[in-house]
Amino acid sequence: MPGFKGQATYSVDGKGRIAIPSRMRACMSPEAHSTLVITRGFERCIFAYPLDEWLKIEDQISKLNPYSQKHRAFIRQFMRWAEEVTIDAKGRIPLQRPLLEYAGIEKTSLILGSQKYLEVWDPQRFEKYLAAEEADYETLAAEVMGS
Amino acid sequence: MPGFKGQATYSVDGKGRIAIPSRMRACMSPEAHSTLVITRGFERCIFAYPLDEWLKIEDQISKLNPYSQKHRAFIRQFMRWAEEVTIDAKGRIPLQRPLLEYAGIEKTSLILGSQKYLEVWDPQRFEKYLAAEEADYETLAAEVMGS
DNA sequence: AAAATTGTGGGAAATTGTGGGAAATTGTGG
DNA sequence: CCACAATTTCCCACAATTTCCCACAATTTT
Repeated sequence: MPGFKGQATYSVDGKGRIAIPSRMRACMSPEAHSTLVITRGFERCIFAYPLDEWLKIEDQISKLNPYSQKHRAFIRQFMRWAEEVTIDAKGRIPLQRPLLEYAGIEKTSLILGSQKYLEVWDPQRFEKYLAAEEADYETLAAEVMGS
Repeated sequence: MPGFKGQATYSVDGKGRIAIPSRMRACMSPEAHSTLVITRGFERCIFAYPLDEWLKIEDQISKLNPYSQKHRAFIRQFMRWAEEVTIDAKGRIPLQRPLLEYAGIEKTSLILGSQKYLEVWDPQRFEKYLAAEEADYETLAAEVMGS
């Protein structure tokens, strides 16, 4: 089954809601129960996992050792930003203020499909991220997938 | 089963649709469900994979480690341009504006069969690409295939 | 030469994204 | 324990886009 793909620039309304592109919604398995788990992502964007995918990750987390200081710190950071949200009848989800602030999102959001999860970016911040990436796409592809 | 071959110059209509030559459509296996995944290709053209071929690639992608910064960057770049499209009753697919812009395609497109996938080029850009290739066809053949 | 297929264009219908109002829920202070 | 304010949830309406469908012309096939 195919993962999330594609990109879209959507508005964030006054209530902090963003629409999930219908193509991406269509990729979600019924086991996700129209539920996404949103959390702080890497590179200062928001990650959104379908519930079933999230559960797999939590499963891994549950195997970490809470008596290790490092593991404990990771579990804490990982879980405290996570929030379960359901997709409403019009295909939207609400985003909490702290997450929007973390990602620097105000009126507009850039939604990226990234295989197992979605990413929500501030469009300008994403531009900066791309500019800062030293390797171009083709070099990166060759490095990661190469030979 | 044989791969995609041949080439054709077709128009892009007002809605951004292009026709897929029927002899290339005929090469698609039933498992592709008349679905192509179009994405940013290399050398600034558009790639179009039949769904079944695409799934093989996604399978490789899904084995990458999303906690590695480099892998994550690649997954992000690779997936965000990809889009699943179904071939309509008249053998056409819609191409998203961002992809058309990336490939510099306006009114006319050059479609190339390239074994596992199709390529869609702006005709002029393809001409320039050919001119810029330093190695000629025969040298290239010897290098790549030669023992 | 007729019939079937293929590529091109455009109109109509359905879907999708956006905004906002009303009802329900939650938390706070008396 | 109740009232009030603030937030969240649910619902409806509108506009824009996308999808579906039909018509026509050009090409290929029989």
